[in-house]
Order: sequence, then structure tokens, then C-alpha cells
Amino acid sequence: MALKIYNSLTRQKEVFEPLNAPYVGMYVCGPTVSGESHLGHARPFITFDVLYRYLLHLGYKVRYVRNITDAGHFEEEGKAAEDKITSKAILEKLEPMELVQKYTHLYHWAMDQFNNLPPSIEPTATGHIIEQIEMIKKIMTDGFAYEANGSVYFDVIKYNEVYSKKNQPYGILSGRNLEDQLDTTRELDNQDEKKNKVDFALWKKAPVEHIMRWQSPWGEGFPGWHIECSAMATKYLGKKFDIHGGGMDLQFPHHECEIAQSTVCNHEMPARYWVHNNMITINGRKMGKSYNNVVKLSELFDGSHPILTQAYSPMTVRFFILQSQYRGTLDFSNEALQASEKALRRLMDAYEWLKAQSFTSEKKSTDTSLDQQLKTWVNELPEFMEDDLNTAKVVANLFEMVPVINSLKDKHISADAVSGATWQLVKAQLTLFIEQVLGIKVESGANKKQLNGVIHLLIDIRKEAKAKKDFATSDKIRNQLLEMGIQIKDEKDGEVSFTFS
RNA sequence: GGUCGGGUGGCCGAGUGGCUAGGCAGAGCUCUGCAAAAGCUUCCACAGCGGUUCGAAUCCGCUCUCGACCUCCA
Repeated sequence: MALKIYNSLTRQKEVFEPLNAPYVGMYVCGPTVSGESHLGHARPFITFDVLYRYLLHLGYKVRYVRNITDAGHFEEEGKAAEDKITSKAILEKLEPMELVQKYTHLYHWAMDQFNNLPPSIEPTATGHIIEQIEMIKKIMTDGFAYEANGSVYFDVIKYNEVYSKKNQPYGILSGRNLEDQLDTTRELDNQDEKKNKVDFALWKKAPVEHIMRWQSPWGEGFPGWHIECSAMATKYLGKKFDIHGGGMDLQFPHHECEIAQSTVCNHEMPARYWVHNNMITINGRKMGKSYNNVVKLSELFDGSHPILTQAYSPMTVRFFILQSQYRGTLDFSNEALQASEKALRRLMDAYEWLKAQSFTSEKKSTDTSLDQQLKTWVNELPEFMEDDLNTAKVVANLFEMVPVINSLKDKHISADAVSGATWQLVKAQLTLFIEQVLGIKVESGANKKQLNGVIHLLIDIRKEAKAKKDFATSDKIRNQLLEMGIQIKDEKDGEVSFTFS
């Protein structure tokens, strides 16, 4: 079976074939570091992390480029709306790069918490102003952009005329036609500078109060909204690369504009597979800045947001996201996260126990249908992944195996019901899919030697109390530990284990 | 208004023309000093109305309804 992925460009699932196997180039639109990341941002980064991981698992050599947008005109979140502050006031408040630095650090911290692998290259927009200017110059030379009053605009109408004939009209990705656009585009500032209202800025002249500004052939200014991705993708992945990813809300206009710019410059469609993740919703509505309904990642991790009744660990959030397929919306609520938290703990408890067991392959199975069933569940895992990354089904199969593992543990099934070879296979595949592919790591509440020693001491004291039928003491130990988030479990064999919540 | 995508059980979420994922919550049982955990069993479903079909939650039509994009947005 081959990896199939849904291509927004063709609107169907397609078999993934790299342009230059075994190399794969993948570009994913990264964050704008003008504010703290929220749950909605987490979805693409986790989704494409899983795609990256799976491609690596398949043996591809992947160059994963994910940019950081640190240029443009932005002010610190929440403060932007206050007023149009003068340059002096801005200077007194915050240096733009100070802001960029702050939120870049926070973003990296969150990505690390999620156990996302770092991209191969993480270019910044401000680090590629020269490349962007060069690209704009090229587009102008070819006659698809024009200067107006110190700004440069892309000539969408002309592009559409020329490239419609080459079967690549403007709107090809998002399925829009230009006539509709002409009717509906709203009025923007400096609209009169543009030849047509559908034209978009490649370079913007900087007003006096604008702090982020660079020299260009057209005066001091800053790059337009879409050119950075075209410039950086071209620089690091070439004129044509394999995968371009991002959130669905970037499909138009961002990715559409990228296609137009890159196509004019490089004479071909930049990416072969366009992959878009759907939105996270809250009460059925997209989580987004403009809706004022975001839950920031830090609020999620410390439980400080009013709709949350508790803190949720990064792995719980990751698991919550992976329980759905990336192309559907995912509705967020405290209740849904609570469900994920419990589910993840059950899965990981079973998995960690299994991981600690060793099996010998000589043992034959006495329950061949169960043995076969386990093999089937395990063998389906790659099939589900290869069907457009259906992590929901992968997770479902993992849970099918949990009762079997727990039954082995609690001796509800005999030790040789399943053959040693099958257990070895299950163990290996679970490790592969849980840790390598889904990127879920074991979150142990505490690895401190001393703490573990103290807990074992309490467990011993409790055992002695129980032996003397001093249940008041044994319950006190159990209950008070539970209050601290340490749960004691009396196992079937008389042993006592504990977990951290 | 234009374009597009949804409506699955208390909640989150897969899915295929017939054998009706998975998780959480609920109920019962087993185990247990009591719990917890675990196991077993179980309840609850495909927005509505027509149509196609031997058979549709799955295909078609209509209605209602929610949302996304069209503007910075993951």
C-alpha cells in the first residue's frame, strides 16, 4: 500500500510520489510571532509533524521548512487596537524585535512541549528581505507587477489572462473565479493605487510611523503579506517541491497568491501536493483571533482559562488532536479534553506495562483467533496512516488492543493465549506508532528517585497496616496520596503500583 | 450576496450501500476489607421529507440548520 494524501489542488486523495525520491521537500506556513500561540495554531503543527514523522518512517529524506513570520505591520496582541500610536510611543513601549523574540521563544517552547520534531530549516521573513526584493523585481520585469506611489502590486487580472490559457487561472487552488472576486472584494485603504481591487501588495511603502522598514528600489517599506513564503520556499526547496501545507484558512488568499507569485517567477506551480488542515472550533465556531474565542496554549497547560476546570498536559492536547482526522473540524471543550486525558492515561498505562514485558517467540498460541485478531489490528495501523493520515482510526485500533493487554496483565487470559511472536510484534508496532509516528511520549509525573523512594515507603507502611486490618491508616495513606495526585492501585498479584495524574 | 464544507447516540469523533469504529460519560456484574484500577456485559445514533435499491446513516433531490472562505487569521 502506498501513502495517499488529499490534495486540495485536485480535490482528491492522491498517491504520494516525490519528485526526487528519496528526497521530499515540505513547506508549512508557520506562525506570525506577534502574539502567543493558541490551540488553533497547534493543529497544523501537530498534523504536519505527524506527516513529517510518517514520511521519515517510510524512509524518505525530508527537508521540512517551516517559516516564522516576523515582518509586516503588527503590534503586540491586545494592544494593537488601543490607538494609532506615534512612533515615539511605540519606541517607548516595545521594540518590534523584542516582541518577535519573546513570542518566538514561547512558540518554540510550546512546540517542544508537544514533542514536535524541529523542522529542518526555520527561516524568518526578516532574514530574507533581499530574496523577497529580488523576487518582486523579477515579477516586475516579467510585467506582472507595477509600482504605485512607493508600493508594488501584483497584477492579478493580467496573470489570470495569461495563465488561464495555461490552465492555471488565478483561483485554481481555492476554486474561485475572478469575476466573482471583482464583485465582492471589499474597499481597502489605498485602493486607488491599485489598477484593480483584486491586486495584492508585494511591497508596501512604510508610513512615517512604521518602525519595521527596509530599503528597496521603491523606497523604504516592508514586504507584502504573501511574498515571504514564496521567496523562502523557493530558496530552500527549489522551484518545485513536493508538499505545501497550512491551515485551510490560508488557502485563500495566501496560498493562491503564493502560487501566482511563484509561477510567474519560476514558471511552474510551486508545490505538487497542497495539504490543508481544518479548523479547531469552540461551540461550533472557528477558534480565531477575530472571534475573540482563543484558548492560549499556556492557559491550556496551566488551566487558567475560564472555560477549563483543570490544566491539561501537552500530550493530552496532542492526543485530543490526533483522535480526529485532520481534514475535519474538531470541536473543543473542557469535556472533550477531559475525555482525551482519561483515554490517553488508559492507553499509556497498558502500553507502558507491555513495554516492560519480554516475550519469547517459541511460545505457541492457544487462542488462535485472538492471536490473529491482534495481528490484524496491528497490520491495519499503517493502512490507516496511509489513507490520508487517518490517525482517528489508528487510535481506535490501539484501544482495541488495550483490553487484551490488560487481560494479560490481570491474568484474565492465559499467558500463552497469544503467541510470543505476536506479542513481540504488538509491542514493537505499538512503540513505533505511539512514540515514533504519533509522537506521543511518556509523561511521567515524577522521575525523582527520592520521591519514588518515599512513595514505596508509604506503600510498605500501608501494607503493614492492612495486614493488621488497620484500615484507617491504610485509607489515610491512599486518600492523601490521591489528593496529591498520586494514585495507588492494588494489583491482582498483591503488588501495589502507583501513577501520577 | 458569491464560493465551499458540514449536520452521527449525553459529549468528542471514525466510517462503509447490507455484517451497524474508538474514546469519555451512564447502568449492571466480577474482583476488592472498602475503594480505585482492570475485565466482562449493557443502554443511547446516523437533521427532516421524498426517491433509487432486495437493502441506505452511506447514492440522488428538496427542506431546515450550522459553519468556513471572500479582510489579518493555523
